Amino acid sequence: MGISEDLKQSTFTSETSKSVVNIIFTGNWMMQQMHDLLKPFGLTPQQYNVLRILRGQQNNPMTVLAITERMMDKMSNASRLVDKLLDKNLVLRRECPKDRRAVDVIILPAGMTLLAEIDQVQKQWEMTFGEIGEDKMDQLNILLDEFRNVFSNN
Amino acid sequence: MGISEDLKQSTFTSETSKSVVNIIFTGNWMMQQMHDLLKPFGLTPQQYNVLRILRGQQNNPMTVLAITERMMDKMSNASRLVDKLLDKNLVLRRECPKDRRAVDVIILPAGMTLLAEIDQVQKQWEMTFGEIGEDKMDQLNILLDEFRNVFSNN
DNA sequence: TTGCATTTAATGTAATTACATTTAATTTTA
DNA sequence: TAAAATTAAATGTAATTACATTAAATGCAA
Repeated sequence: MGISEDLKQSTFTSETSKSVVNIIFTGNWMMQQMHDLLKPFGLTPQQYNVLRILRGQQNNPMTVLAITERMMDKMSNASRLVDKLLDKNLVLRRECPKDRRAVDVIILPAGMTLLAEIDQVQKQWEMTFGEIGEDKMDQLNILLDEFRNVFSNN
Repeated sequence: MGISEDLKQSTFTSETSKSVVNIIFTGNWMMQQMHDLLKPFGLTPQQYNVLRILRGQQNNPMTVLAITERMMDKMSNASRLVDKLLDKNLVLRRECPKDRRAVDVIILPAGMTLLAEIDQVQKQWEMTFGEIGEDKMDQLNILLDEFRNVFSNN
């Protein structure tokens, strides 16, 4: 099963257009997988992404802007995502002492615990891709980077 | 510039997780490119996708279900996307004579004309990726298909 | 220092998506 | 055939996203 079968489209106007469609389709497919995986934990993929970013900072506070820079989906409003995480008592938000315009966000122990739970399932899920092998992962990463760079390199 | 720089993330827990993030991020990036490209024409990427699917059927009517099967993003409600296209007078909708539960949708000449206009810009945009070369496009398509198939082949 | 431009987040709102439910038509089964 | 199950699409609604605007703080220039 390749992209042609998945979208019941026998031909594409070009190999490029097939790749463009494949990238978007596979991105959505991946997002849907994450969505299903996270559903039992009550987090959306975007909320999860923010929590993981915060964990990655080793308990150092991060401003909303710094979070946005690291988000996979820059469009989802980080400010409102943090609101949701606050509602769930997974993070803390406070005025940044160095710059009172900014807001520091820190992951709480409850957030760390939830992530640790999710890690188990997430790891299992990721392992399924393991059979593809690191070489191909590398190749794929290089190719995807190349696609994005077509627009930044000239 | 690779995914590490784009997301300011120096290390990933595994090559797999880097690929997963890269696929999602590049899919979103691609979607954003489409979004920007289509904006002057007043179409969302999802609406555009539906219009192109209808054009691909050579003026044969398609049911909403058949459209959904071919959409890159299965989640956006095809029924409501068709509503939007109707509002813009780009498509026609009528009861399917063979099955009165179903609804036939057909692209109108105005829809074809709009697509023809967009084709020009879209082609230009796609050509930018041309420098990557067909071999790499093929490789990428194979790799992306392999990722999705990990879950369907066993 | 004052005034103006910029930066950081938050917010208002319209549009879209997610999810469940409804309606109507068709197919299956008893 | 009648009732039940299934299928196709539409719709109600809550949540989320897109887009523009606002509010507050900071930086900079006169």
